[in-house]
Amino acid sequence: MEKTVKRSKCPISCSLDIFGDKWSLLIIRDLMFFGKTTYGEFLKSAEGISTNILAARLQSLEESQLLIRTEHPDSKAKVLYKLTEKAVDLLPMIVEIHLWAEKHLTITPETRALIQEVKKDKEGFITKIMTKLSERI
Amino acid sequence: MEKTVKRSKCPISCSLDIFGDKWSLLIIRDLMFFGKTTYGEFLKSAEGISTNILAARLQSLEESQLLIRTEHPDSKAKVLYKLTEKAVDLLPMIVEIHLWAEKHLTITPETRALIQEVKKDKEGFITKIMTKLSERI
DNA sequence: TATTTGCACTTGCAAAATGCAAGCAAAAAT
DNA sequence: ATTTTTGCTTGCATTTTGCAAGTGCAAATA
Repeated sequence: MEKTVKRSKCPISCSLDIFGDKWSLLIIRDLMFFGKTTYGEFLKSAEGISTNILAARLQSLEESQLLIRTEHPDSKAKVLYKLTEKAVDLLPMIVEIHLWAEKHLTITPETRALIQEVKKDKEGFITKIMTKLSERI
Repeated sequence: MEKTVKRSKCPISCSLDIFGDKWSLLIIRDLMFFGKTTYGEFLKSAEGISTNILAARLQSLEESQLLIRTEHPDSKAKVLYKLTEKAVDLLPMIVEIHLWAEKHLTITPETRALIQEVKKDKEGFITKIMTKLSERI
């Protein structure tokens, strides 16, 4: 859990120290696009993260201030995770990953159609999503 | 070395299966921005990758067709690694990582100045670098 | 009120990935 | 002919990950 060790001062390296693993961006994706907000919902995602890894990643993302744990309005037993502005600002990067994947990987037709929409008005899409997310912070 | 196992059909997940680790993007960075092309040059980078990990990553990136091993013009003992178009197409994402890092992380003044330049004309910068890299493929 | 269920984790242990130091073969330099 | 450079590989300790089971608190149910 030594997320604090910076390997260099390079901005890419520092960024990877924060979210450069197989799971962190998927949790952010779940919050950003799929409206997931709880531990149990993250667990159900298709990739199948294990419980201890999810707990560790949530803690690390919280320490990096990419998300915050808040009280859930429905129940004290639940925890509501929210993206911070710092996390929402990752959207442009995530959009570029989509565009790259659409060009170079095998993508399902539905996903491809969606990404085509993004391509038509990238800035508009980013603004729309970021506005929506900002309202929830 | 099981890079072939896809966790889901999600484009982000598939992308992370390819370059979602602490080292792959740093090797691509070295090729993209620092003109490094050989094993020995990658080894010298500030982050200090170990020899076996570097060898494994180079192989995995080659398998993912993000780079190709070619003969070095200077010597048969050397291997010249080149970015593919698939890797060059990661530049917009890498630029967005820089912009995010400039906003949210502690960046050295020199790096910050450079990123400011990118911000003035993001498309122009990307086109410039991509053209330069494409000439070398 | 007692009991069961749901939720967010924690724990123990095996397996895999990483990191470090040393070694190694082919090519190049001396 | 010998040494150095280059791009790795190997062995082993450490760290991280993955899986299964368990825990404690809150909420729902009987």
